[in-house]
Amino acid sequence: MTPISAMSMHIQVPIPSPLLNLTLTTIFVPSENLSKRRTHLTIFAFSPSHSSNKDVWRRQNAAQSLEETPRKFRKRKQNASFLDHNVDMDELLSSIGQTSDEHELYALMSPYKDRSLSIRFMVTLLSREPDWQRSLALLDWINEIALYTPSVFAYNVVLRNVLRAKQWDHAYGLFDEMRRRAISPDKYTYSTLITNFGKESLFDDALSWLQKMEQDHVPGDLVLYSNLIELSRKLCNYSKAISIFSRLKRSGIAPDLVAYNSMINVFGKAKLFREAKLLISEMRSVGVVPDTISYTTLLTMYVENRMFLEALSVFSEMREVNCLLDLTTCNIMIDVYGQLDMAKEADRLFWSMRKIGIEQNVVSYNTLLRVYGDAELFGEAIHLFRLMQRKDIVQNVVTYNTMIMIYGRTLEHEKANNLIQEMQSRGIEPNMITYSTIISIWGKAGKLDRAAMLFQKLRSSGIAIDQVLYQTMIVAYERAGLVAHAKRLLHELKRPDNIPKETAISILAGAGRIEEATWLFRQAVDAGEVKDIATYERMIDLFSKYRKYTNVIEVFEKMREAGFFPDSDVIALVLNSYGKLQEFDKADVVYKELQDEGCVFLDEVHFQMLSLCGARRNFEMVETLFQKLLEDPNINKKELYLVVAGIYERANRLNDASRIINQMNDRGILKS
DNA sequence: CTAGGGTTAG
Repeated sequence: MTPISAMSMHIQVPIPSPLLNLTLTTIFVPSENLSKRRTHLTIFAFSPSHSSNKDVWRRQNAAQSLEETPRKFRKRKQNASFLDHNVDMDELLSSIGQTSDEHELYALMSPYKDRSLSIRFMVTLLSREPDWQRSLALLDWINEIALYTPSVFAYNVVLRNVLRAKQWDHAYGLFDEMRRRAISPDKYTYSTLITNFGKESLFDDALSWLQKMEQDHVPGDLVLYSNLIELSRKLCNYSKAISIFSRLKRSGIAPDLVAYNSMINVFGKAKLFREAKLLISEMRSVGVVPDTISYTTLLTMYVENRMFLEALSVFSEMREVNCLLDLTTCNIMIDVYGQLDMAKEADRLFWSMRKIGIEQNVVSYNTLLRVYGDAELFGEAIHLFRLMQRKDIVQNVVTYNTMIMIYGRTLEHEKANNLIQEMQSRGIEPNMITYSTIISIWGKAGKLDRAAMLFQKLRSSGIAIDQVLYQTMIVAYERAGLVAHAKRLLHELKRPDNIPKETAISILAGAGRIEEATWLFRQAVDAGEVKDIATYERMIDLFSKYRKYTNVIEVFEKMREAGFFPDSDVIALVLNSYGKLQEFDKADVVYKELQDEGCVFLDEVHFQMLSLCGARRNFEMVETLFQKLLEDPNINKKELYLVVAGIYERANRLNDASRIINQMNDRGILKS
């Protein structure tokens, strides 16, 4: 099969020059996006609801900010479809917007009971109600008085509201109700369910909805596939996401902008940087114009992997192609400049945002705070922190954690403590990151008793302790020379209380406690408690490090049984293990099988497979694979030649080795 | 008319 990115091989990737000298007048590119957005806006402003979500406010704010709104508003109001038996929907909506409970709503609606409102009116009314409780009440009301059953659409809208409000039980209830009333859930229903549960990391629920969808024979379309890709992405199963994307393309579905953007993210997370970048070219070649999100996703990929110069290149490419630079782009770039020790540039970008019409948000402030901290501009950081409070910028737990960290660096642990008090008094709850930061600070300040006390308090409080926090405490003990305490903590992981088993496995594996980790891992697998692909990856890593190749394969098989796809690192270790166990055929099967499923791997995986063929002296296979890889535009050709030459050299077939090298030279590979 | 994508802290 052809790797995805192979399809765009004929496209020249522009090589942007690093952009180091940036002035803000050049950043702003007037965009068409703004006018494009206007057409998508709902023109009616909702009255604020008590469970107002993002969309409601966005719509409301947008409606207020548009000059043409009043005209359109009037125009729509005159539209007959919004009037039904002399009932003015806007009036009705605004009056039910004031209601605070179900009874009030019913009372308000009762005069309409005899007007036999049309299904269209009801559904429109429902679709414009963003509050989950009111939309549920409206649905009940329709059920009660209407002569017809509410449509799937009506249910979908209510379901969406209920899910946005994280009312999972109500969601299940609505679904059952649909079944009882013989309303078939459609692709919107399932998409809504799958993504909303997936968003909250309720993967078991999300997957069970997927199963139900399949049982219902709801055919998959682009959005559904995108949802599955997103689900795999959230489960950190990037290989699987890539495999779904390949399947999607092979089945003739053309990915759209959103699907491509998802995949740029996936390739980035799988560290397939070349493939991610190539998607941008591929998009252009199929007429899907990459947007701000495409580019910021790419930016994020480079930032996450500390490839800051590449990020700068992407930023400069964005400007070359007149891509809109928005709030998120600026926030990412403030971070990039900071990471490149260009605090001055970060500062300049931050303070010029308003001039180009972008209002800084809490993320902008938090990022600049960290940049100041990294640059040891502590005075500036404190000043900015207080400025946020004066300017009424909402501060969040990240703001406080960043400041606490800064006080940690200036060794002012009392001030750090005060900040924890301050945040709690302002209703911002400390989280795992706050605790591990302060434990680490106390550890360094020699206040180990205090750190241990907090840790103990957290453990007995019943909150699930995460891996970093646990490790922070272990490190704090070790730093203080209290090795016995550190060991005791590790030992206690064998019987985790408030620590999830997977966290415990991960810590034990990281500490090289192979027996304990193995024991706990087997227990967790048998109990069906291993949900995280990282746990499998951790164990494979551990076993590989200790040359326990049979165990590597054992974990790999369990991982496959559980439906996980291995990433490049795992597959390389697995191929290596098969090689050590002289199970070459099995290696070959796994390698081929995964590629047939559409997985894309790093070059190293292919090179490893070549080496395996060489190790068993199957030179025919070496040549076949070599030729196949030569045709793959994604493989680094120079490295490929060198790897193959090396294989022949090690096998003492010097003629072949020099044949390969000559071929490489003849084709001018070295020069490039 | 209802479903999918990007940014901050240990």
